[in-house]
Amino acid sequence: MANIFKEEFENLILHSIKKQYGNIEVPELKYSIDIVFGKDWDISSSIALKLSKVLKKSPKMIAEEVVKNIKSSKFFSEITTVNGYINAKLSVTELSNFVLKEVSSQKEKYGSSDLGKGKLVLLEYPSVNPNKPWHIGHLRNPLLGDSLSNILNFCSYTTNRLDYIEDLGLQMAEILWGKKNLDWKLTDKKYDQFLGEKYVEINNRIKEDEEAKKEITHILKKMEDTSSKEAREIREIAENSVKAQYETAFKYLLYHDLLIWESDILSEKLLEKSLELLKKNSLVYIEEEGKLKGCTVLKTSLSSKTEEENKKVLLRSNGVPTYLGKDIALHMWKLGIIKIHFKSKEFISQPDGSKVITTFNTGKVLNFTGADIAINIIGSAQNEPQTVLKNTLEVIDPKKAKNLIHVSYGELSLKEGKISGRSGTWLGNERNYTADDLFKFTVERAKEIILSSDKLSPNINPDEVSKKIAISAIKFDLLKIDPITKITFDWDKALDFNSNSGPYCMYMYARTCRIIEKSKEIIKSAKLSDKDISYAERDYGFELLKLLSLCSDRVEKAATEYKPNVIAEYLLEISALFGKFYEHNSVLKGGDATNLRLAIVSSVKQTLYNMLMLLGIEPLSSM
RNA sequence: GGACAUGUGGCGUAACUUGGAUAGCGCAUCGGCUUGCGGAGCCGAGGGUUGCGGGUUCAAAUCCCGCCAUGUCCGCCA
Repeated sequence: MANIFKEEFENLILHSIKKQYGNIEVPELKYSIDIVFGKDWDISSSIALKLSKVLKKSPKMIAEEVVKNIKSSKFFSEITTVNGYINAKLSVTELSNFVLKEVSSQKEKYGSSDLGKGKLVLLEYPSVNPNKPWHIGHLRNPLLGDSLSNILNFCSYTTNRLDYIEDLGLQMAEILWGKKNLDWKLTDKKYDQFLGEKYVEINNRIKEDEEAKKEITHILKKMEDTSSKEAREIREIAENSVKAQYETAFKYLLYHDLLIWESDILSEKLLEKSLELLKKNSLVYIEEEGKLKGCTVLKTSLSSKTEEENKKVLLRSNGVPTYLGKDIALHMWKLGIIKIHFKSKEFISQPDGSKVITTFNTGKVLNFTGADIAINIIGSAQNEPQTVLKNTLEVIDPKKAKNLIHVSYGELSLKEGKISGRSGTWLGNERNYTADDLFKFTVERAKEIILSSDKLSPNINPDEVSKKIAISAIKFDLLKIDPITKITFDWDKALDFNSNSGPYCMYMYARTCRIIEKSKEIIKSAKLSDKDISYAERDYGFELLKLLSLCSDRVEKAATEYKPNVIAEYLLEISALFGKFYEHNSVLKGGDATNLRLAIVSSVKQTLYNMLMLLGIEPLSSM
C-alpha cells in the first residue's frame, strides 16, 4: 500500500499538468515526489524540472503554472514553488489523524503489503555442507534468508524456507575417509565442531597423499549408490551434523520448513529426468575426445568464454554427477519444470513450535508442484555458476526461469584473509570464528553492560535479556549493510554496541514501552478524540508521524530489491527521531497534548516492533 | 588474459535502480546537557575535489566511455 499523501499529491499535480498542457506524458511523476524532513515544507516534487525539456519552458515557469492550476485539497496547504520545485505542507491534523488510526487499527500488520498475494516463494539458505559448524561467514547467509522470508511474508507472499543438504559431495567423502583412517573418538564437543576440526585434520593429511585421494574418489563413487553402506553411513553423519548446526540456528531464532537432500535427488531420479530434458533441448552431449572424454557435458554460451570454457561437466567420466548437474535438476523441481513427489518425514521440532520436514527415501508424499519464485541466497563468488544455471533453465522454460532469483551477497572475511572451512582459518585461539562463539561472546558482552547499568530493572532476567540483546546486535550489524557489500569481521566492532546498532533500536523500543506503561495512571481516555488530534503541531511528533507514514513504502522497497538493510535504515531513522522527540517533548506531562503524544509513542512502538521482527529481532520491553 | 562486482571525510556506511535543492548517519576526535517519561540517550564543532580523466545534461555520487585500484570467478571442487 503506497503512501496516500504521496498518491494524492501525485494526482493533484497530474490533474493540473493535464489541465494546463493537455494530455502529455508524465512518466517519472511518481519518482519525482518525496516526503521530506527538516525543511519548511513536507512534500515536494521535482517534476517541473523534468518537464522543462519536453515543454521547452523554464522549470520555474512550469512549476508556477502547475501550482496555479492545482486543486485545493484538505491534505495540503501552502503549495508553493522554489527553484522549480513544487512544495507543500501537509495538513498536520489530517496526517496525524490518518497515521495514528492506521497504526492502531492495523497493529502488527502496520506496514504490510499485498504485493505478493497468492504467490509461493521458495527461499534456499544457507546450504552449508554438513561437515562443519556454521562460521561467521556462513551466518550472514541465513540472516539474509530469514529476514527476506519475513519481509516477503509481510508482503503477503507465502514463503517456504528451504535448506539443501549436500550429503554426497567430495567433502563428505573426505569425512568418511577420515572416519576410517584417523583416530575418530567422539569428544564432548558439539558434533559439527568435532567434524569441522576433523575435516581440517583430514585435509592436512591427504594434501600430498595420492593414495588417500584415490580412496576418496572410490568412496565418492560408492556413495552415489544411495542404497550402499557408505551412503547410509554418511547420511547418518550428515543428519547429526545438521541437527548440531540447527542448535546454532535456534540460538539465533532461525528456522526452516524443508530440507532437501542431495541423496534424495538421486534416488528419486530427478537428475535423470533433468538430463533427459536437457538432452531433448540439445544442451548436453557425451564428449568423445579431449580431456573431457567420457563426460556428459552441458553446452553453455557465455559470450565472454571460449568454446572450451563453455563446456560444463554434469556427469564425470565415471558417471558420478557434479554439483552443477544436481543443482540444475533441483531448480527444475523448485520451479515446477519437473514434477517429482519426494517422500518425506519429520526431521526435528524447532523451538518456535514448528517442525522441519525432510525429504527421505520412504514416508509421506511431499505435495509440491513448483514455486512462483525461487530465491537463492548465495555468495557473490558463485555469480557465474548461478548465471549458468539461469541461462540453462531459460532455454527450457524462459517464463519460469525468469522467476529464479539469485540474491548475491559479498562474502565476509577476516582482517587476515578468507574464512576457510577446509584450511581451518575459522579456528582461533581464544575464540573460534564460529556462529556459536560469536553468540557466546556477544551475550557475555551484553550481560556485562546490563549488570553495569545503575538503571537495571529488578524485573529483568539478565540471562534472557542478554541473549536477545546479542541477537539484536549481531543481526542488525550484518543486516544493516547492503547485501552486495563485502564485510570484514572484527571482534572489537562486533562487541561495540554503538548508536547505529540493534541495541540502540531496542533501547528506543524499551523506552516506548516504559512510557506507555507509566501512562496507565494518567491516561485521559483510551480513544483518541478529534480534540486530541487538534493539539498536533509541526514538531518532532509530526516529523515522526510523517516518517511512520512511509512504512509500507520502505517494506515494499526492501521486498522488491531483496535488501533487508532498507528496513534497518528505516529503524535507525525512526529510533533517532524518537530519541529527539522524547528529549524535547514531555509525553506524560504534555498538558493538553498528552493523549496525542501517547498515541504517537504507541505508534512508534508498534512500528519499531514490526520492523525489528522483519529482521528476526525480538524486541524487549525492558533491557 | 577474459568476465562480474566494488571504490563516498581517519575508519565503517546511506543515497545510485528512478539524475534534482546544503552528499545523510555512526565510530573516532573536541566541547556541552542528568533534582526531569530509563544517559545503550540528547545538543553542538571540526573533518568530503563521492578513485582518476573525459562525455551527455539546465543539473552527475547517480547515466555513458576510458583508465587505475581491490575482490571474486573462469576445475571431471562444491
